[in-house]
Amino acid sequence: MTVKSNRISARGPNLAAVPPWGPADARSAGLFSDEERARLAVLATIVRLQKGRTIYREGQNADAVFVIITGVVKTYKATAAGGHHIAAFLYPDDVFGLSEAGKYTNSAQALTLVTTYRLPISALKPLLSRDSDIEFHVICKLCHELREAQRHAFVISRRRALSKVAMFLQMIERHENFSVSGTDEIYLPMSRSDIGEYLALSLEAVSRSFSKLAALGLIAMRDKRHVKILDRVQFDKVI
Amino acid sequence: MTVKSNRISARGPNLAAVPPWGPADARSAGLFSDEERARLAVLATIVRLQKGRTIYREGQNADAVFVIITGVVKTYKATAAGGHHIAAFLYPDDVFGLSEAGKYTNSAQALTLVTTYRLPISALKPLLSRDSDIEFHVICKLCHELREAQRHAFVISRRRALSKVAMFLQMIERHENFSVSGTDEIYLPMSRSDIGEYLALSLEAVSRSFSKLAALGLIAMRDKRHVKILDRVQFDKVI
DNA sequence: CGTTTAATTGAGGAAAGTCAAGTGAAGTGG
DNA sequence: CCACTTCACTTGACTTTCCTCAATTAAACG
Repeated sequence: MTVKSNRISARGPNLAAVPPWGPADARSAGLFSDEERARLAVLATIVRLQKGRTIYREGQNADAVFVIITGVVKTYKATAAGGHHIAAFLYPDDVFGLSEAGKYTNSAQALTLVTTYRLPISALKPLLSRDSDIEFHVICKLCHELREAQRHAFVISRRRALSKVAMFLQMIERHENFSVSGTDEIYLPMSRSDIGEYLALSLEAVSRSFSKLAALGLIAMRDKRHVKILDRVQFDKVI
Repeated sequence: MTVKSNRISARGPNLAAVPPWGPADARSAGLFSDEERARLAVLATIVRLQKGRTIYREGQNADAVFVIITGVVKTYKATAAGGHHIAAFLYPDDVFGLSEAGKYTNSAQALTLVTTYRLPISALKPLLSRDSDIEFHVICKLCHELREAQRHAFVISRRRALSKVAMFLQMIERHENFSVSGTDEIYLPMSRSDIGEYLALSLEAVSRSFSKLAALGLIAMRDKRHVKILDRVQFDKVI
């Protein structure tokens, strides 16, 4: 499997984020201490999910949040026209299971084989109200996800499909560089259709954009799911 | 002034949000108790900002967060092409001043005359690490803003301009119903151009959409900034 | 190895963007 | 108080871009 974490995952849930007020090194880091992870681990059960498996559906009672250990998850909403809009792709050390008034606001599905910690809300709430340090780190993570959601909206708002796809590759690259190391190749665990639903483009437009980026010599595609940015300078100009 | 809050604002900062795990009444509520507001008030200074005033710029050192007492604020990012993308419109009891690695991620500007609490990060961090209740409510607010940002992306992803504008009116209406009461008229404190930059539409497309909604008899425009939804059933079908 | 699903590529049409002209309201100064 | 300026908005004509539909190719799976 291409997406993996090199951590020892038995220690307990962790959250990766660029701290909002932290040092200016702008690098994503694990927020929780070993001690904090251990306290969270007591509440958590480890859940393994097959690729393609739906984890929960929009509107369902939200009784737990999830923290990814390995794999990639997408969260999405159904549209009135029968389509889908993908809200986010979640990677190891990301949290998902956002709710409003006790109901999940999105549906969630595993894009790869996924391992997660499952944290019941009923157990999490009392822990949070006792443990100020954990709470603070949750705040940092939420700030991170908020920025990420704003970035998503920013990317969608671009007019040209080529810009959207290029910015998308940058986002994924940044996300993967924090967890996977060693290679400059970007792995795409999602389909062209998923990318389209994330970027508000038809899957054909996504495909054409990849082809065009390749034709321009800006990227190389080993296969449909492995992309490498060849000319960083020119690539950044597309955006 | 059309946008105002009926609260006594001397009590201290407050945050409005639909609680993620709260009761299923799905109504926005003030999160802080009077006691909590008082504790925050000690750190805060009240700042008054003229309409059009830039509060901070993207990339500037983030030394404070702001909580709105009265008025409306927009946060935005400059685009490579020299335009702007508006990330959010913020109303009373909303927080803004989101940062990454110590730098503001957006610029912020007052759309009306604005009164805010200014909370220095340096004072806020120690308070948060001591006060678990306030911290929990901050988490609730961040969840709320995260959902709002995801909703924004969802709206932008619509293909037809008419849908985008209709959904935008719904969002503003929901936001205003929580603070202003009594009237079913929607007040728009932002320009057509602002709406365009929020929805990823040209201002002409926004204008045309308003005209079309009016021509279809779905809305009535007392003037450019006061809209009323006439036929709710048909209006919802546009979306 | 054949079947099914995902991805690419092409042609035509719909939608919004851009450019440009015109309208209207608000504020300014004589 | 009224002409004048200015800015925001509207409306129209034309262009660009992407969506839709369709055919083809490539890859994954049993």
